[in-house]
Amino acid sequence: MPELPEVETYRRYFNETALGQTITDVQVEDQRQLTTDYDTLLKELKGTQLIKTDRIGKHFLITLSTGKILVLHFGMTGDLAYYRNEEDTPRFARIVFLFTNGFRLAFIDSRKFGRVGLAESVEAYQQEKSLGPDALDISLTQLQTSLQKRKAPIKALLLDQKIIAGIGNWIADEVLYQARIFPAKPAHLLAPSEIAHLHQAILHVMDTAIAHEANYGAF
DNA sequence: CCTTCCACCTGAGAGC
DNA sequence: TGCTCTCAGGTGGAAG
Repeated sequence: MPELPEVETYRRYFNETALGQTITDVQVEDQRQLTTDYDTLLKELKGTQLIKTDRIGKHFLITLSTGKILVLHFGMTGDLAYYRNEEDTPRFARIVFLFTNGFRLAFIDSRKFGRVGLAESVEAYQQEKSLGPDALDISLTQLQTSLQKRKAPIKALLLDQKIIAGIGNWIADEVLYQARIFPAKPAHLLAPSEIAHLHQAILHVMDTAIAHEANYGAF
C-alpha cells in the first residue's frame, strides 16, 4: 500500500531517527526479501554510517559512508520502526538493523513484498530499474511525451514506474477522478488539456497526501 | 518495443 | 470460536 506520500513520510521519519547512526549488525528473517545476498549485505553494512536519504517514487535510498546505497522498497505492507529494546520489536519485523547507540530500526512487512539490497549509486539504481521521473518532479512536457504514443489505458500507464515513479492503485484512481478522465481511455487519445489537468491532479493529490500523512504521522 | 497477464506472499475480514 | 475463502496490490518476468 505504501505509495509515494507514505514513502516520503517514512523517509522523514528515518531522517529524524536512524540517520547518522552506525550499523553493528543486520538480522534477516527471510532471505527472499534481499536483493543482495546476506553475507555481502552484512559485510558492506557493518561499521558503516547512514549519511543521507533520497527517494525516487516508492524507492527509498540511503547513502552509506562508503558511498554505496542501501535501497528499501516497501512493497505493499512495508513500514519502519525505530526503537531501543528487543522486546519492543514489532510483530512483523522482517529485517532489523542494529546501531552502535543501542537502538534498532525494523523493516516491517507482513506480506513480504518489500525488498532490501545494495546499489552502487542513486543514478545507477534509477537506470537499472528504468525508473521514470518522480511524480513530484515530472514536468508537463515529460508527461505529454511519454503518453502521446501509447495506446494502453491511461490508468495502466500511470501505474508504470518507467513513465512516472510513485503512483499506485488508489492514487491513480484519485488522480483520474479529479482530472475527470475515464481510466480505460487510451493514452494517445487524451487531449492536451486533459494531460494538463492530469499533471495538475498528480501534484495536487501528492501534496495533499503528504501533508495529511505529515499531520497524521505526528501523533 | 508495447501490452497484457499472472505469480509472488500472507494477514485481514467475511461468511458460515 | 474457528475454519475456509477471498481479497489486497507493487513488481518482474513471461507470453503474445
